[in-house]
Amino acid sequence: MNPDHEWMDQASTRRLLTRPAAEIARRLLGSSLTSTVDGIRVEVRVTEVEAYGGVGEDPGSHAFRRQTARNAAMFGPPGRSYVYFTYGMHWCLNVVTCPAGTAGAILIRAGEVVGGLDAARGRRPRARQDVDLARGPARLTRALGITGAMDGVDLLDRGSPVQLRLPALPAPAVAITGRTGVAGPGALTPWRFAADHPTVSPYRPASPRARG
DNA sequence: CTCGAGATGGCCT
DNA sequence: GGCCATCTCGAGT
Repeated sequence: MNPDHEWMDQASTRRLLTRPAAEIARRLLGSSLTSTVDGIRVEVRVTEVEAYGGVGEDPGSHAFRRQTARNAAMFGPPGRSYVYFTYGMHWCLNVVTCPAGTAGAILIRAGEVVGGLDAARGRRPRARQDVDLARGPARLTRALGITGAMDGVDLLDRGSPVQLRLPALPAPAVAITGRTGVAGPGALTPWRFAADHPTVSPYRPASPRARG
């Protein structure tokens, strides 16, 4: 997907993570996400992301109302992880954006496993094809072995169990739509960004709940 | 391909 | 008590 890669340095990455959400989200496509869990390394190339805003500005965001114990990482410095538990069984990974004290995050929705294939397959035995290993936010964390224990880690630190490197150049083709799991106000905000790649989930806008 | 429902538990009102 | 930033399987078109 991104031949002959050059990666952004850490200082430039931190600076970029304080830019407007749409710009960050677009630049995250093609990123390298690496986990080292139990000494096993798995690497994913990011193909799909969604942006989420801060207090009072994005009804679809966990931070919309105020800071709580769960969303605390969203209010921390940029470049950290925000990992949350949902539907009673799934973990999802975000990259924290915005300066500390201001909430913002980008949900990593999908990627292509480019390293540690055997480990990823072992963690995702139900996946029929390799493109399905990290196709979806909870599938991606499962393939990488990411859990709530990694909430709040610095993704730009070489010592972290989960690490992120942004591509020096933006991905070429990017589809921009409304966010997948978001209903109600904010559903139409064009904050989902996807590369042209088979690991990207088919876009399904959240449907309003059926009435009586 | 699409649709619907069950799993399963924490968070927030 | 209601609502999830989801995934999987089975059945239908």
